[in-house]
Amino acid sequence: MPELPEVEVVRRGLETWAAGRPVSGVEVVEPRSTRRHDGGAPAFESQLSGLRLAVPERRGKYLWVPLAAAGSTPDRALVAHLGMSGQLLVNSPGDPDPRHLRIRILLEGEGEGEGEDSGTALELRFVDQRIFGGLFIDALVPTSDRPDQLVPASVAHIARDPLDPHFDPDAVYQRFRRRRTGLKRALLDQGLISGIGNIYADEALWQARLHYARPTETLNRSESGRLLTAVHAVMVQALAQGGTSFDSLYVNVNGESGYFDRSLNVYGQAGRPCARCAAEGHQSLIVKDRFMNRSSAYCPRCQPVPRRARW
DNA sequence: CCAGTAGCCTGCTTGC
DNA sequence: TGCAAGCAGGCTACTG
Repeated sequence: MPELPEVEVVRRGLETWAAGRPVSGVEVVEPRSTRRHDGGAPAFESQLSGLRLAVPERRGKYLWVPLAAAGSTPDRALVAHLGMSGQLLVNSPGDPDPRHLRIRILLEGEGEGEGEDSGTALELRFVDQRIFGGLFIDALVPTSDRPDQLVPASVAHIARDPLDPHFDPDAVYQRFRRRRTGLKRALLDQGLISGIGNIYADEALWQARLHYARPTETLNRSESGRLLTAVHAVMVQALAQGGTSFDSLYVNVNGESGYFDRSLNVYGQAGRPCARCAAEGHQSLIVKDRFMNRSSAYCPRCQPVPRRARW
């Protein structure tokens, strides 16, 4: 599943391979992949053609590429969300189509060949097995806290993520105190803190020795800080492991290919010993709960269920 | 405004 | 062998 680190890997790949190129053609193979675009697939195809891609940006799991008409600055963006199974791939035109190809975007060369291959046409492909993700075009609007910074209107309600230079841990702590919900619900709430999915939520809670049903209003400043530090650390570690996978003409984002799997301490580890407890000379097995219609893995010894749990 | 949930999707796995 | 249910889960739209 693509979470923030995987999406950042894609953003970097697009910056390398796609930024600066004009769009010379668009083909929507699966209309449902443009359902968030106003006017649907035909409008998406006609509105994207002819615009130039600028440098891609990201907030949480949303990725967008500002779009400019010739001779002007970007006032809108191509927005991508990968959902559960989405990939953005950069190919050469004529490469065989993958099974779940949903959208094909033809990119011209940049003109004078300064970098390697910059004069060659490319094909940007959106591939998505489950169609939870999609592409759409949206207006760029100023953010509420920094009016000089533009984001797509549909992304304005998404909170800053832990890798954002303006991420404010103390503001998140204040919101934890005002909430009446459980810790994992809060971590998965993209309006409170963005970029965290089920895998990294479980991993960060384990690292911070906190249980997922802990009421957020009972956290103290030190626990909140510990948790947010853990979230940041887990993402930086995943990014370091995934960040080397796009050095060829192929931008891969498939989280299921699993470069982070070896580092998981609780997610998918049910029945295995807790590594931290083992290192401290204790025995404890990771357990898996069903919660919010998804799985939650934790160590019952070093992440004990709180007396007053809030599921 | 806040908390919580149904539904969207496909393909692999499990159970009868 | 075939069919159905279960599972994976981010996000929007909706209800209370």
